Amino acid sequence: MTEMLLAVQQPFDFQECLVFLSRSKQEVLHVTTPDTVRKLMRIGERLILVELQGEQGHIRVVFPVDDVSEMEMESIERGVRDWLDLDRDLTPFEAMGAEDELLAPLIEAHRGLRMIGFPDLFEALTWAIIGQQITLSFAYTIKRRFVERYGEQRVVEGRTYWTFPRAERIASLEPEALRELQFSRRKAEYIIDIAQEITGETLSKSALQSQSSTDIRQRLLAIRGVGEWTADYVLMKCFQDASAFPIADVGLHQAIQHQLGTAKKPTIEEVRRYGESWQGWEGYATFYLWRSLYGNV
DNA sequence: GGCCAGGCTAGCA
DNA sequence: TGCTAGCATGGC
Repeated sequence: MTEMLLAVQQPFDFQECLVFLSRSKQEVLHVTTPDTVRKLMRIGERLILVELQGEQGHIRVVFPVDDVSEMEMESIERGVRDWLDLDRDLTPFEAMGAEDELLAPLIEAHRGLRMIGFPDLFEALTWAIIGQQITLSFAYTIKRRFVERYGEQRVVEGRTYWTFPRAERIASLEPEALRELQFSRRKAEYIIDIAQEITGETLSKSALQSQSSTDIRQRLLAIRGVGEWTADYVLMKCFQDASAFPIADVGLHQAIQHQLGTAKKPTIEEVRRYGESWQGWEGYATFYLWRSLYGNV
């Protein structure tokens, strides 16, 4: 069995990342145990099962059932590093947050947690749009139906692992096909449009990655179905922009209310004021505040 | 059973 | 530029 060891700069805590990855029992795109996570990754045309284990400042990557070439391992390492934001130095974030009334207790409690995302642009946009204006729980239900109908699967040791549907597969659908899965008519249209743009390469992560956050944001906002919240969410979760700030997010508002123990949720203006002291780390602050909503899992 | 969900668009002033 | 109805249905 081939494997590799990825070094990660401190502070880093694999267990904290695992807790986040375990937050929904309905998740279909990875499978966690108390000390591992498994994910089916598309590398070229292959579907490779990848398992991650924590190991003192490292992540051990093992391949339970596959032989993996050097080139494939490089892609997998890139994918894992992007997924778990491993190339980030969190020291400045911790220094910034040490005196912050909202962040200090969260940084203390979850030291080493990384901003876990979705390296695939189609997945990030689709998940964000599914999640608009519905409960997370319902969003997971819809995502599961979508993945189980249009994704690809491999069964290993009696367990089914799934990949997110490819844009190519979705581009040719009619909205009615997604309506069956309880997407709203509008969301069905948005997602099919996005699939067509990605397939036609008028929208591509690699092309956008070289641009500034401002330009990426503008490009995302030009997509039907993508407003400010979605653009900032995708900047955070797909483009690893630690300063992206989905300021109107209800989960963020709930978390702030909860941390402060106030009777009401903060206004947008109040959230904006908190954000002013997080300069450059608004995305991480938001992510840690989201984390506070999941209890100790 | 009513209100709220990890919002956005189109239409209007 | 700013405001609002409508979307669409589950969860609590």
